Formats: sequence, structure tokens, C-alpha cells
Amino acid sequence: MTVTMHDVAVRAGVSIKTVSNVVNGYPHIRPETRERVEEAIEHLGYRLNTTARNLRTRRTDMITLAVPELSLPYFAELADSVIRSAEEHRLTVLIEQTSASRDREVEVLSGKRRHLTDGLIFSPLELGQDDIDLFSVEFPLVVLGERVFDAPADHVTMNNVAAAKAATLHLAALGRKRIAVVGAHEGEQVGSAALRTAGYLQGLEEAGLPYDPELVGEAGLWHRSTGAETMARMLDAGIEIDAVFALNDAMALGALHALHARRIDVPGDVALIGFDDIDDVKYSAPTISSVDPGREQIARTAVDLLVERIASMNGRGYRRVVPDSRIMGRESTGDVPTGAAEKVVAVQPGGIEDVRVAVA
Amino acid sequence: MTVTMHDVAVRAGVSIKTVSNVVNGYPHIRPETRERVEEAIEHLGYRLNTTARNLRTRRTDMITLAVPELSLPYFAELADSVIRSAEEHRLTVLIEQTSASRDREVEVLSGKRRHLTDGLIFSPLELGQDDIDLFSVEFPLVVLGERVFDAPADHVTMNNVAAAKAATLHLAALGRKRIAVVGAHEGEQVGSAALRTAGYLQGLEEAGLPYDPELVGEAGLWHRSTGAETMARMLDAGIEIDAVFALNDAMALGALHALHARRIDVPGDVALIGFDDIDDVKYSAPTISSVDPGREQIARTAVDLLVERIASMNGRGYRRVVPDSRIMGRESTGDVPTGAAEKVVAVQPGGIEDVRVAVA
DNA sequence: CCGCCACAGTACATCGTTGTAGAACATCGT
DNA sequence: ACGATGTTCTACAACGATGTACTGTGGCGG
Repeated sequence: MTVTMHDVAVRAGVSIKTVSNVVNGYPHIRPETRERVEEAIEHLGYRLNTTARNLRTRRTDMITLAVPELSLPYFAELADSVIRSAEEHRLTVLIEQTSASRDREVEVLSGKRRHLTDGLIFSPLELGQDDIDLFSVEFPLVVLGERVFDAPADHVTMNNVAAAKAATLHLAALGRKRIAVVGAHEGEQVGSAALRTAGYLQGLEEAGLPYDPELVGEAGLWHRSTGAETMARMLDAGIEIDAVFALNDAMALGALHALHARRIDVPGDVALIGFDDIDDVKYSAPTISSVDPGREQIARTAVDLLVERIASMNGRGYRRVVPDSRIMGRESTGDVPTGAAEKVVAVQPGGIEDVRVAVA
Repeated sequence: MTVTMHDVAVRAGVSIKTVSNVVNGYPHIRPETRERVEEAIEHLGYRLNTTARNLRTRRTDMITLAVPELSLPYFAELADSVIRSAEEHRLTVLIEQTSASRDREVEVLSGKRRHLTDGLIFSPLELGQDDIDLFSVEFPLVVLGERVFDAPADHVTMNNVAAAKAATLHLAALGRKRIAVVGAHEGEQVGSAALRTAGYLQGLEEAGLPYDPELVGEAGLWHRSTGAETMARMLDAGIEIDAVFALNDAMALGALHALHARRIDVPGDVALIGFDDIDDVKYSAPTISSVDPGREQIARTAVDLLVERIASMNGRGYRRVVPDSRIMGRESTGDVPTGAAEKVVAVQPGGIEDVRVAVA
């Protein structure tokens, strides 16, 4: 039925191992032997059985990327970047959608699929600091995001507080005094929402603006729809604003939609800035300023760290990497005239940190 | 080192096979035996080695989805839908990005990875009717899209011509006479561009409008950026238009961007309709009318067909499935007032067809 | 001419699981 | 009491590749 190395070996008149050697590019093989084997492979239509190889070598050359949802543009673009980076290491990426479900996230860490891939890049959305024990797994792991710090794993995160502060200051620098937030999570201590909101507060303080709780709009999931709903709710409640900081770009697009529906001019009446710098915001009307958290760099770093970790599971201590982030000025904050391209208006430097993790 | 079934078996005082039976839910096991085995599994932290099982059972419960790029929203949303549908069959999806590269597409079909997954859902972008021979592969395959017809494989496509015609007629019904196309591929006979352009021509004819070649704008890759460039080029050339049919939504967003940059009102001066009905167009300003090609249904059908094909490789002839498609009216064609939700303004019925394929 | 090393290739065990065949025992209807 | 049937479990041989250890060559320096 299926053609195996054995069949190839018989036809070429060599041992199975020699076929294996040819397939794997082992150097010490006589050219004519190699040719005979290759002819046999060609003639029989032989394909290496990856599964068998995986079993024997205990490697699959696959890694898992676990993200909430691909329909969120940020994660789709992140996945794209991770896949491209992985390709350079000849790795295949298995994408696991956790659908913002706690159970699914726990399952991903539980390692049910442990033997299927060589390591995991995990961007949690539900698990938090309290679940830190779940992160001490015995397979290579790189954590993304800002829900869990000091887990026994390499960690690639962003400059959330500093970048959010810079974004807020950017709005304040336009002379805006009533800066709304879209996407806060009340009561949360960890995660993007908490950190970015903290940055917002720092920004207000530095700009000498008062903090008004009614300017902080809640939104559970960070989708376009929730951004639109939150913005609509605030506007319809008669809350006065002259600027909006949406904690991610999907919500910024939703907020813009809600503003537009009420014929509120952006940036004339209300300035708007988002976070993530996804491709969408470069083509909305107006184009939306955003924080570029260094997505490309995040993806590449995550893959690099994971590859290192796979190579030597106990090689070294854990690292925390924070890429540089930048504020991209566009039409929605009046940084460029209508129809012009974006420009970088501020940079927050990142860095690499070695993390000492207490061993249980 | 790693815990195997053998270790579990020893601790539970049973044979390896009994452990296997417990793990796989084989019914005839004494409750106390099952308990002992489960205790041992728990105590030793045993995890099933998926790779070994895959080798033995000759199944991986994984399928491949090959798409051009996840950063294109349509494919990100398609991937999301496919993953969800696959989950219902307990299948894991491996996503392969072909990056619009012919070589990568050929490689996907060549089955280099054949033994890694049980089947393939393939959405080609470069391969066409001339490459039809490449599609006669010996593994389960479902083809998506409209570049290849009558390949020896199940095929899920869309109502391209009819839907494009309906979109064109929808613009004409608004009284628009100079309807531009964004995204044509000159000289191509197959593929979405050719079919949708054909539908456009049919629409013009039925509406009694003349065909003017300068209204047909070329765009190679269907990204936001190319849509914006194409639209800008046409506008700057002084071509007069009062409506635009963008052959996909990404380009519609780009076109809208270009129109906005030139302070052209949509839909006042120019009406706009796209194709794909991705989430973005529901939140742009204005919201963009679009053709919903039935993406959910495409994903589900593709997975279902693949699952059937995996179950019985030579079960039956091939099928071609065309989901119903619908025109979703939004602000950009004045179907709803600003701020209102979308509404369905037309439906083109799909269908299932059994395809007879000549055997070589 | 001997010892050493690089080259070319082979035999065999092994990775961790599951399918097959069948053994041992209990239950049941007649 | 006896075969038939069902339950519970086991032994063994695969699945298809690769790592290890080993056998012969031939070339080369001394």
C-alpha cells in the first residue's frame, strides 16, 4: 500500500539505513549509490513518513501558537508573523484557538498535546497571576502578553504602561482635556486593560489633567462591536469628551464608527488613538493613530526564545523581553493632513531582562 | 524520563494493553482495574504520546488548511471558521501559509507533509486550470475558491458571477451610471477576478449601461493598500465615476480610504460595494455594503466533505457545493441611514452538484 | 608493510502505542 | 452438566523510521 523505506531499499539494493541516510543528507554516500536510491524514491513515489520519524527522533519540528481568536486582527497578524519567523527555523506552527475560554487555556498548558509539538507560544487572555502554578510545565514555553509575570518561562511582553502614558500625553498635547478610555476592565489588576489604564492615569497626572471616572468606559471583549457599544453608551449618556484612547485598535475602529454615526468629527471634535497598530487603522477614514507595540519583534523574539529553549531545556534562566514601542501619528490626532502617510511621533524603548524565578 | 504506558502498567499491575484500553475508553474493564490504572496515570503524570499513536493508527486527527495569508482578513476569518468546524469533529487544524507563492502551492499539493495530517483544505491563489493535474493526489482533498474547476476533488466555491452581477445591479438600481471596478486581473480566465468581472459585465448589460474599459481598475494582490492605490490612480486620472464595485472588501476599505482622502462623499458622490462581508466593513465610516459569499457555510461544508472523504477515500464521486450568497446593504449604498444596522437586500441561491470527473 | 583513520554501508534494537488473537473465567439457557 | 456467549485481560507483533555499534574497504604516513 504505502511505500516505505524498505521498498525503496529493496529496489535500490541497499539497506534501509542507507535510504534513510540519503533522505537525511548524510554526507558519506557514494554518488552512484545515492543516485540509485533517488531513482528508486522517484520511481516508487516514496514519501517520508513524518510521524514515524517524529516518534523515533522525539522531535516534531512543530510548535504550537495558542491565541484567543484569529478573527481578531491583532492575533491574525501576530500569527502571520510567528509563522513567518518559524519558517526561518524550519518549524511548522500549529495554531490553537482558545476562544477566550479559561478551560481551553488550562488545557493548552496541561500538555494534553504535549508530544505533538516541540514547544508552545502562549498568549493567555483568561489566566492570570493567580494561575501562575499552571505555568510551570515541563516543556518549552514562551509566554506572551501581560497577564502573567514571573512565571517560570521566557516572556515577551510590551511596554504597556509607558506606551499608554505616551498615548495619553499625545492627546493631551493637542490641548484635549476630556480624554475618554474605551475598554477598561474594572477591578482587574493584571492584563492589558489594567496596565494601559494605569498608563492613562499616569498620563493624565503628568499632563495635569483631573481624573474623572465617568470618562473610563468598560468593555469586556476587545472587539470592534464592543468598542462601538461602549463609545455609543458614553456618548448617549451625554458624557462630554474631546478625545478617546481606545485600548486596542479593534475598539478604536468601533469607537470611530459610533462617533461617525453621531456625526462627530474626528479629529475636529474628538481626537482618537488606538493600540496595536493593526493594518486596518491605516485605511480607516480618518486613519487612526495607534501605539505600535512592536508586533513583528514580539513574534520573532518569541520564536527565537522558544527555539533556544527547545535546544536546551535547562540552558539558562528566564528572560523577559520588551520590544521598543512607538506612537504612530495619523489623521485621527491631526498628526498628518488628510491623505498623508503616518509618522512616528514618539518611541518608548524596550529591553531585555533576566528574571530570577524562585524554585518551588 | 518520559512516563510511558509501560510505567503505568507496572504501577497498576496490569498489562500495557489494559492501560491503552482504559485511556481509549474501552468498555469491558472492571471498575477497580480502571481505578487502579487511573490512579497510576495521575500519580505518574502520564501523558499519552500522540506521535506513537499516530504512527500505529495511521491517523493524526489533524487536517491542513492552506491559505495565502492570515493577514488578509477574509482568510483569517475563514481560518477561524474552519478551526471551529473542525473542533466539532475533534480535528486539529494545521495552517499552511502559501504567501501567494506558486512554489509553495505546488509543495502543498505534492504531499511532502502527507503523513502529518489526514487531509487538506486548499485555497489556491496562483495555481489555475492549467495545473489541474497537480490536484489528482492520493490523499483526501477539498478545494476552495474559483481558480480550479473539475479537479478530481470535492470543491466548495461561491456564486461569483451571479453575486457580482447582483452587486452591480444593486449599484445601477441607485441610478448610478459610471460604475468602476477595483481589482480586475486583465487577461485572466480563471479565478475570482475574472468571474466577478464577468458578473459585473453581465450586470451592466442587464441594466442597459455601456461598458467603458477605463472604468475597470487593475489590482494584483487584493490588499487594502492595492485597493487604495488603484482607486487613487483612477481618481487622479480624472476618470468620472459615481459608484465602485471593489472585488473584495480589503480593497473596498482601501478604495474608501482613497475616496475619503479626496473628500469625495460616500455614498453621496460615489456609492461603494465590496465582496466577502468581512467584519471590518461593518464598522468603517460609512459602513460598506458587501456580498456575503456564505463564509461560515463554506468552512463548515469544506470540513464536512473532508471528513467524509477521510472516512472513505473512494466513497463516491466528487461534489461541488455553492453556498447561498447575499447582498448586505449598508450605508455605502444608502440602504440604511447612518448608524443603522445592515440589511439583506438580495439572495442568490447556491446548490450542490455531483461532478463527474474523467479518469485518466 | 603496519597501524591508523576516513569512508561506505549494514544489522539490530528501539521510539510508544494499538490491532489481533486468544486465554481464563463467569454466566446462562436448556 | 455442557456448549454458547460475554467479560476481562494478556502476549506479541506490528506501525516506519533512526541511533548505535559494527564490518569492511582503501589511502596514507612512517
